[in-house]
Amino acid sequence: MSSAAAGRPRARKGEGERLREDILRETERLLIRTGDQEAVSIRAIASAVGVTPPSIYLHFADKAELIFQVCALHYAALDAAIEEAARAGTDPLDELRLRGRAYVRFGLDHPEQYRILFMSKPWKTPASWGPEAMLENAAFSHHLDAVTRAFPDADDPHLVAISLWIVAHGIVSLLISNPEFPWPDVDALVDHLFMAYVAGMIAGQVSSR
Amino acid sequence: MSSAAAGRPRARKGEGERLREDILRETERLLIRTGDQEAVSIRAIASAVGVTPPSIYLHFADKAELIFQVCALHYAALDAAIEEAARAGTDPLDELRLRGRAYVRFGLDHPEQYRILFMSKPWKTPASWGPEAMLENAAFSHHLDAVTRAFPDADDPHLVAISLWIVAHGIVSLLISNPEFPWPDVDALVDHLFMAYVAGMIAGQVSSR
DNA sequence: TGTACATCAGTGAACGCGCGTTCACTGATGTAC
DNA sequence: TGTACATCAGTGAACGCGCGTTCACTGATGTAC
Repeated sequence: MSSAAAGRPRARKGEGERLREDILRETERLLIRTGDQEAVSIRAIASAVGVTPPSIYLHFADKAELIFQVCALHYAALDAAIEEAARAGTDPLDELRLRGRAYVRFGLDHPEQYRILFMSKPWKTPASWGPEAMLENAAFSHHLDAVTRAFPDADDPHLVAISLWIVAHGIVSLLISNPEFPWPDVDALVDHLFMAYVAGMIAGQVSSR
Repeated sequence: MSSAAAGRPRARKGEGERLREDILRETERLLIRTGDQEAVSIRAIASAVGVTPPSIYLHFADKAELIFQVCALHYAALDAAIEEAARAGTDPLDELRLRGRAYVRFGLDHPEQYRILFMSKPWKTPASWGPEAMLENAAFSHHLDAVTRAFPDADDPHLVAISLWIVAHGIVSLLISNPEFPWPDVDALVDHLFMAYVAGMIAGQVSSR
């Protein structure tokens, strides 16, 4: 319908893999522009790359695999963004707060990818994205490390890590689904929830198990 | 494909509205059974009711209106479930905790309806479900009342209400999208997050604005 | 240096499908006279 | 008590669409001798 179309030169003999990268890149662009996984069709991707639909199957078994390859790349980017933000922290607790902010900002900046990674229906998620994958995931284990640093005496760091994840996810999920609602400032919301939770933990009135 | 099909007797003259109710009921059943809004087609609904597809349009302008009518009924049910659960509370704080539990349980028990109400893409939601509707909604104002009773001295009850909503929504949203993850016990999770937040608020180390 | 051949990167056309929705209609039900 | 007629609750058939995927193929590129 619109931008790029026919005309992509055929790759030379050893360079078939370049098409794969082009497909991934254009799929991501379409995902961002339409904001809707369902609206990104194989035909639209092929046309954006400048190639015919069957060519997609030279590199990906089916559509689901393609979409998840795209989002897997974003998983690494989420981890990187959080690590980057964490470096500005003045102490372990402050670092944890900044991690929360970075997570939320990343989700709000990439809503469709966030949806696919964390809000999809379970049966639409490839098996390789099951619970083990998540637990062994770099972002999650970095988070768990940060929690352990911030709460060295916690009875159950795992519960604390999950709780903080829930808070951050709750903000992202609710905000991207209801953007018109009169939310408070996002960073202030993260800080408020984080500080209240942490103060509660420190006040020691709450067991972490 | 399966159960009920042709054979529904034609309604008598003044009783056309009965078909409307049948359509709503069968749509809900299909939604529950398939767990997927996309998988519930006009044709499947018509066949479940025992009627031809065009009959649907005698009562609903289009598919989106039908789906949302179904979920609107569930909004009232959510409110009722929470009010019911709240009655067992021994004091305002305990009541608030039980409300949180009821909200979470309701979401986990009706995942597809929860998705449609709170996790849909904004542009797929009818305009009538905008922010005003939510703020004036019975469930939300009951929640705000309960927060005000529990924290009579809060600087900003609205922020507290939203924060607690975020926590409960975070739990529901994450759990229905990742049911295989090794979550702790759900009620314990609600209690832990709730108690930590409340202890933090009471410890007074956190401003609620 | 030339040529036969295998390989690789794609193409073109079609498959079968299920979808939401529209349109002109039918036949039973009730009502007015 | 009988009959013409309006109304109401649906039906049957088709519309146009876009989708994921498959299959047999083509033609350029490089390689072996």
